[in-house]
Amino acid sequence: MYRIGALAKAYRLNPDTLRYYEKHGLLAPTARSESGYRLYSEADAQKLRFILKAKAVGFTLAEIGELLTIEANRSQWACQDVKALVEAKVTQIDAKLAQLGQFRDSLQGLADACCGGPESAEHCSILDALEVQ
Amino acid sequence: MYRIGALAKAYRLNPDTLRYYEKHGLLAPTARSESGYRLYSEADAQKLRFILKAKAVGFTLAEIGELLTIEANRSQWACQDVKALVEAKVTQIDAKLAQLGQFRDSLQGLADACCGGPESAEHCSILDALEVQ
DNA sequence: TTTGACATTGGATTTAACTCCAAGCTTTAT
DNA sequence: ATAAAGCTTGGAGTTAAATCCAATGTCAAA
Repeated sequence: MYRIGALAKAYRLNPDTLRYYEKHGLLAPTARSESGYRLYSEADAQKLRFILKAKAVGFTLAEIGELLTIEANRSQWACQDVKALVEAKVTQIDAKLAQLGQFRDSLQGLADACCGGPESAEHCSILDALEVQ
Repeated sequence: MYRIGALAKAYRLNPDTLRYYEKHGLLAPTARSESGYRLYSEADAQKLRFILKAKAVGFTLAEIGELLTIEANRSQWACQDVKALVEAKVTQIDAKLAQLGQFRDSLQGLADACCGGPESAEHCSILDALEVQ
């Protein structure tokens, strides 16, 4: 079991962030010590890794909480409900991937077209590059 | 030329959002009417489209402002500087694409493995799905 | 010509996601 | 055994990105 400081340090977080996640129903420690210290298990750490990955990918804490609710009482849900919700998220991510990929390609196109030399960037319009799609 | 309300409506924004962007150096209207009304040109609209696309893709307004600064005085920059900055952004986006793709595949893997039937979702662990990579 | 929609400004409020602080326990290291 | 480091709670403060409000000005239409 990790105390709050150890878990926070392991994932480069402020201990207050973990307390914040607890307060908002995302991650409660498995146990408390005699004296009231929060004690996090390996499963809690796994949950935290999930939260951090989802956050890195652009989900809000509210959305992450929704996914975690399913996780929390898996046995209460029917398989079809979980499947539907997860597939909806996948669709959401696909849309985001498409947008991001397009943005990437446009910028790459600009970089490719750009001579890269010491002369003025007169013709390197980021705006135009992104309008072309 | 569009007045603030028209431009806002066209892109489903609150007029205050456009004023906010102006205040923060992202998008100033090309002109003002006699009476002081903001007047936006087609070029301003293009710039706005850029801002919205970049935002949708996860850039902060500060980052977008950085890219727009280049745009604003292209002729002051050397082509190599623009190219370097744009390529750095592309690298950033590539990292994000990789993360997002991984997250997507994990969730998809879970959905695929899930029977999708009316029985309990006991074995459909989102956490486990994401740990596998 | 006056009503209603739209605009201006400055400043206050909101929301998400932290981050900090104070006062007071607990644990660890010297 | 005592000081330093770490923990507790409740509550305040911060930052980004809006959004709202009030008082006032403009303008097209009935």
